[in-house]
Amino acid sequence: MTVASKTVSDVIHSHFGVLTRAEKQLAESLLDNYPVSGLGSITTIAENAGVSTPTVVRMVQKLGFKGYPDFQAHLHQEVEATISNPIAKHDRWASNAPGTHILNRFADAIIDNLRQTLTGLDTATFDSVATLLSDRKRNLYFVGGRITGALAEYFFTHMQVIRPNTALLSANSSSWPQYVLNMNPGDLLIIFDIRRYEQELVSLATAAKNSGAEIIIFTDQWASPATKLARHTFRVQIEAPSAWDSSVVTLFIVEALIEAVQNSTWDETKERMKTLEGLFEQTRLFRKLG
Amino acid sequence: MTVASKTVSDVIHSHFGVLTRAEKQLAESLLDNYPVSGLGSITTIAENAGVSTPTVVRMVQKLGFKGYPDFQAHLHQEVEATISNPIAKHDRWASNAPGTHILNRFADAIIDNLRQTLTGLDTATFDSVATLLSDRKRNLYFVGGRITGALAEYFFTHMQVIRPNTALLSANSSSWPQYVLNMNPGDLLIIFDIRRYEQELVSLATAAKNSGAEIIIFTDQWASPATKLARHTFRVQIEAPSAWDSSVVTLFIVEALIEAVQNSTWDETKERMKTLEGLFEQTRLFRKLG
DNA sequence: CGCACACTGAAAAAATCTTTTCATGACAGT
DNA sequence: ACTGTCATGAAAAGATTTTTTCAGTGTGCG
Repeated sequence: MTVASKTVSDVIHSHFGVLTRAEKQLAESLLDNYPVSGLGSITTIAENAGVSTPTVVRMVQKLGFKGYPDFQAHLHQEVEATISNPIAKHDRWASNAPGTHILNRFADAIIDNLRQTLTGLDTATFDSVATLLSDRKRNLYFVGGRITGALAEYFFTHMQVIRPNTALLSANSSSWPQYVLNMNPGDLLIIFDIRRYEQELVSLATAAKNSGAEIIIFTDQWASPATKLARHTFRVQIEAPSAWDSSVVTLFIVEALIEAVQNSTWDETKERMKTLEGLFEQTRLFRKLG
Repeated sequence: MTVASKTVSDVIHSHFGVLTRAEKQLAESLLDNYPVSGLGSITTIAENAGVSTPTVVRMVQKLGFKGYPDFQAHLHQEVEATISNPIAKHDRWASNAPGTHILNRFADAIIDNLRQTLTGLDTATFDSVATLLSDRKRNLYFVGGRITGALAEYFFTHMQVIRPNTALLSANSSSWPQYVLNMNPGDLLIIFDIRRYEQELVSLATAAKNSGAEIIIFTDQWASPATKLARHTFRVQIEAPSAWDSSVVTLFIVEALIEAVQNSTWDETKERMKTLEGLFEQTRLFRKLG
């Protein structure tokens, strides 16, 4: 196909000589603010150029396109190419791996997840959550499902070092009521609920909310039903070339939050970490002596 | 106009919670490769998303647009804005964030870690480990440190579904000897040991090796001392703009391994997952009856 | 001046796109 | 099990866009 390799702009330029007066006028209009000016309907661009619609049809056919829709399809492709993903998706990852190795496919998927998640993530939300988590007066409760429990634990372990008043709810829901019993207004319940949303988590969230607790949810693009109860929601892209979902991006956000919280109260945290160091030392000593 | 100031993407995200299944599907399709995917006719985008055209109309109206043409006009404006502003192209991460937001700095760091880790990772090692983990005759033992315990748990939880003979060693080292006692030659001990290498893990690894177990280690670029005892080592880049190390890439490798193992024995795994589904169902039933 | 030819846009026709209507099916609550 | 509600897409109706037709206009040339 002669048209395929060249840009529409090239085609217009190369045909400029054979264009009639009205067509030239149209071409000028198209080239001005190219390629966006060609995005609308034939009626629109005809009006913008001050020519009739038949003129548009005649010109695009003269340029070698089948008709206006064909012309526009080419333009769309160009727009896509112009806007397309700036993160070099096919950057040589593991250089000694064949392109289809699972590691590479996974890497592509994760990058894509990361990009999409970040695009859809409001930094204001992130900052608000970080501020809430930094408030030491609020008790923090972490809970996850069967798979996401490990993420809840990871988050909890770090926050426990950084600040007081943190708790990890076990995966077993039978112990949850006791925690809810102790929740005060302003406390935070951080829920991880992905894919197979667990009905019990909705119940937990409802109960917590009734106690005045605020709810923060990490969920997937399809959104857990508990989302309705949440003050803040992180919608994470979890697609992976696998039968399982990917938690990589969720972990990414968790780590970023950890840093944000820690950073906002660094002096205090530093003290706590020193103390913790000392405690570890003592434990080790105990063992040696014992 | 309320819609005018926000991007279409924002509007979609903010309404995501109230969208129905088909609408979410459509929203996903639109957001994927946004905003180019919304350039075509309503028929085209409905087809691409696998929904009907009425669904498209209903959704855009739900989002606050007057109709599809109105929706598309907004999209065109955005495309125009994006194209005419080349700087916007370069930070399509969290597009509403200043370049120095922690999320962006973290994203950069993670991408870098991923790239470096994959460059230094031999796919042959990966494949060998996947093969070892797929061998159901070998018992699998997972163990992690204080922070990495969650990763060990995550790995364990998945492998437990995929295959029999898996065990998670608690963070508390006092129970370890019993596990070692039961290790047979050929069994696998998967160790997560990052940064503050825990001396006890070396002891564990030594004991396990004496029992004939093979050792697989996830560690950082400085390498845990237990590495010497390992048959296979994953050296992961863990740098982050934070006081803490990042486990994101480690999790990435874990997930890729999960998929590789699962994939190598899919038929068997599928059966197991079905059975598990049934068991969950029963548990739920028990609860309702009880 | 008259004729031939090409250019152009109004208007009609054809094609396509957009919206509305409506029947169906799924599902939650009683 | 029954009922009402909601989501969904097929199909019809409506609106718009695209293409074609065709008549009017202008220009060049004998």
